[in-house]
Parts: sequence; C-alpha cells; structure tokens
Amino acid sequence: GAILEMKHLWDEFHSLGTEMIVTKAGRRMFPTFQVKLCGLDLHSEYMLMMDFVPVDDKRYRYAFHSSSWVVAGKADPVSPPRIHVHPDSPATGAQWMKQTVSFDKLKLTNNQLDDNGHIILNSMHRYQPRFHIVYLPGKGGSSASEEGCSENFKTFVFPETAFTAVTAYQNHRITQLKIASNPFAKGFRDCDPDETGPESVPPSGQVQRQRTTSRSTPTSCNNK
Amino acid sequence: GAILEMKHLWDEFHSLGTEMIVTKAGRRMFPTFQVKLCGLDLHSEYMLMMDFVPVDDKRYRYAFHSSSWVVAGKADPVSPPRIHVHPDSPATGAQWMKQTVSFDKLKLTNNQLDDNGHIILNSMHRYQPRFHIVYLPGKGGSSASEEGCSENFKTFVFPETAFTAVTAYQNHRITQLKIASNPFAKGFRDCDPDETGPESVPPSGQVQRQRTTSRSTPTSCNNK
DNA sequence: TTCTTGTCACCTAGGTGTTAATAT
DNA sequence: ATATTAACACCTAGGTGACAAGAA
Repeated sequence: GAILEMKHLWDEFHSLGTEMIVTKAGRRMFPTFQVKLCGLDLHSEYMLMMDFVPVDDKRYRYAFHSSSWVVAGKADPVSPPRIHVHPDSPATGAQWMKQTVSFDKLKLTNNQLDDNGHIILNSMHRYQPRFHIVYLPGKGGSSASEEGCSENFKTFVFPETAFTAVTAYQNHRITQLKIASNPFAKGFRDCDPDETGPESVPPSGQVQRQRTTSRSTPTSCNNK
Repeated sequence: GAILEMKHLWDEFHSLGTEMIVTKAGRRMFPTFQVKLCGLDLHSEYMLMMDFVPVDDKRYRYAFHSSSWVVAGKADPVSPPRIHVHPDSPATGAQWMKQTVSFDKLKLTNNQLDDNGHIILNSMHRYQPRFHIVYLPGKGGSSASEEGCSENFKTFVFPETAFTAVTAYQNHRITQLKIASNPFAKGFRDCDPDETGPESVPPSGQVQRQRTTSRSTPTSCNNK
C-alpha cells in the first residue's frame, strides 16, 4: 500500500486548482510528491517510479475576469511519454518502507528536446501523476508472498495531485499558497508574525509585500 | 581496476603531510576520495565501500619549531572500526564505470559515540584509506567471468591518500593548500588574480588576507 | 493578446577555515 | 602547553516567484 504524504497541503492546492511551473531547464514540483509505503516484502527488491498522464484531450486558458479555467481547444501533440525512476531504485522493501519516499529530484519541463531526463509536459494542459511499484523477482523474496502473487506491478493514483502545467502562475491564489508553503519562496512572504510555518493556510485576503527591486532600503522582514 | 582521480592534488598534499579535520558532527575529506573503475562485469552487481586502517600504533604531535610531526606516544584505544558503503550501492558494473565514483558523502568524526554512521577516527593518529569492491553473486553476471573468478572482494590502497586526523590544522602549508584548492574555502583566498582556479598550485610564499571580523569594510575580493 | 523566456533578488541547505573560549 | 569545541563570516550550490522583454 501507499499513502500520500502532506495530503492536507495537496488538498488545499487541489481545491484552488493546482498549477505546476514548467521551464526549459526543468522545475521541481511543489508540493513534492511523497509517499509512505507499507506491505512490501522486506527482502525483495523494488523499483519505484512516476509518470504523468493527460487528464483529458484539451488545452486550457485562464480567464482572469472570472478567475477560472476554460477550454481553449484540443490538446497539442504529445511528446513520447517519459518515466521518472526514483534514484534510489532498486532497493529492498525494508529500505523503501523505513522512511517516506520523496520524489524531490523529479523535474518538469516544457522543452520537447530535453536531454536531461526530465518529464516533458505541455503547458496549459492538465496532468495526473501516477506512482508505480515494480517488483523485481529473483533476489531474496519470501516464498510465502511470492506464490500467490503474480502481479509484479502496482499503480497508485492520487486524484488530489492532478495539476495544470503552466509557464507562469495564472491563479493568484495558487501563487500565494506556494509562497506561503514553499520554504524556498520565503523571500516573497509578508511580514506577518511568521509563527505558523509552512503548514499553515494563508489568510483568505490576498496580501503582497512590495519587494525592493533596486538594492536600496534592505527592508529585511524575516527577523528570526 | 581502479585509478585515483585528482592524483596530482593528492600528491601535493601528501608531499606536505596530509591532514584531515575531524569534528563531532562529522567533516568531509578534502580532497574527496574519487576513483574511476574499469574491468567490472557490465551486468553484475557490486557494492563499493571504504574503511580506514591505522598506519601505525603511534600517537603524534606537531612540533611547530621544526615544522614536523613527532611521535607522542603509543596509539589511543581504537573504536570498533566502521565501514562506509557508497550510497549508490548496490549497482551494476556498467553504472559504476560510466562515471567517476565519488565518496563525497563520507564524513570523519572524533566522536566515539557517533550514531550518524560516520567514520570514527582518533585525532593526532595516522590513517590509510582503503577502497573495496564487493562482487554480489546471483544476479546477472556473465558466465565467462564468473567461472575462473572465485574472488569476490578486491581491495585498493593508494598510499598518497594517507593522512593525519586533526581537530585543527597543524601545518600551515596544509591550511594554505586546502584554501587554495577547496571551492568551499574560497572566502579565505587572497585577492590574487583568481584566474587559475582550484587545480593550480599556490605560490610557494605564504600569503594571507586579513578578514573582516566586524561587519565593517566589506572588502569583497572575489570580483568575478 | 496570450504565452514564454531569461535574469534577478531572496531564500534554503550546507561545506570552509578562523577565532575565542574551554577542556585536558 | 596542547588539544578540542562552538559560533561565525564567507563561500558553493541550487530552489523560489517577480519582472521585463520577447515570441506567437
């Protein structure tokens, strides 16, 4: 079995309509796809991997006046789909289960000619991440679990991790939630009493700090 | 087979008497132990590991007046020796050989009660790093190389990587060579024309920049 | 108009030797 | 005296969204 970590955060994004940035060089996902595994055979070996399937055959556009996504036509042609293999693969069930598995090395790109092994997506299209556990027969492996088990491939889909690929954020609330919850975006946070940390929900009203473009007035907020 | 990478740099340190810092939290080695492998079976699996053996049964002291190491008595009691397994283990011969193998996650500590899995050494003692290739039978593996090969354990020793463990550098020339060649110590370099980069040998005469202890006079040197 | 690209200030995360204080 | 520790300035390395300019 596999349970999604940070589900509450995924749910927050999902309720707003999750967006993920794609860039030429490759951009990580936020939230990061992380799962906790259980039920694996301790000594058998497994490969863990992810891929991304189109949610539909449509291309989207964000209507700012109504703050909602609208269909903008049929989907663009797809690149040959890629699979991201977790870099710790292969490893034993015991190794995978002893702590949360994080796909923080996975990057999304819109460069159709990418040769860095990143996941290629079309911007303004919707995708559903999928998680796969591949059982590697032959090594270790208890006889008990191996007999009745002819399936060596399990796929998990968490609908709350679906997202729209974008080159720039469309929904301002998504931007604010990213800033509020991603530690690397701390520089864009307002000077609220920073108490709560990355897990908290930002206040409903939008709030944005003016950043110093010229190097004057180093109004450092984060007084820790 | 295995060849030592950055051998010229190791040789420079070796000729001065290499020192490696040990700390409670664990300190990386510099130079980093890196090897290029060849002759492995492409599809067989191997574990790569390192350990550290005492060069002798002595404890040392640095005599500043003569700028040399002198014996300061018999060795202190040793902790149960630890082995560092390369985190990419196990992997196939093809994976290990396709690029330089770097042990940059390995850390040295003088904390006898370390529970971070670091290598425990006694300060002011001399050590010889050893590199081991462990063949894992059973998976893949060509029949040709497997027949006549009963050895599944190869050990490599590069004498130029031996060092004295210290909690603070003793030989000032070692300090200067570390500063000149370790990118993370760039902040301590003099404002020479920085052209040459980390591979170059520093000028023979010692040169040291005065660093700003108080936050005044931000005399930034590294004008790139 | 709409979308994409490249640069940038601002962060996180962590590897350096220095230095002063503290053991031993 | 000699050796160790902890805090610190200064780096490397790389992940953020903002922004201005460019492309479609």
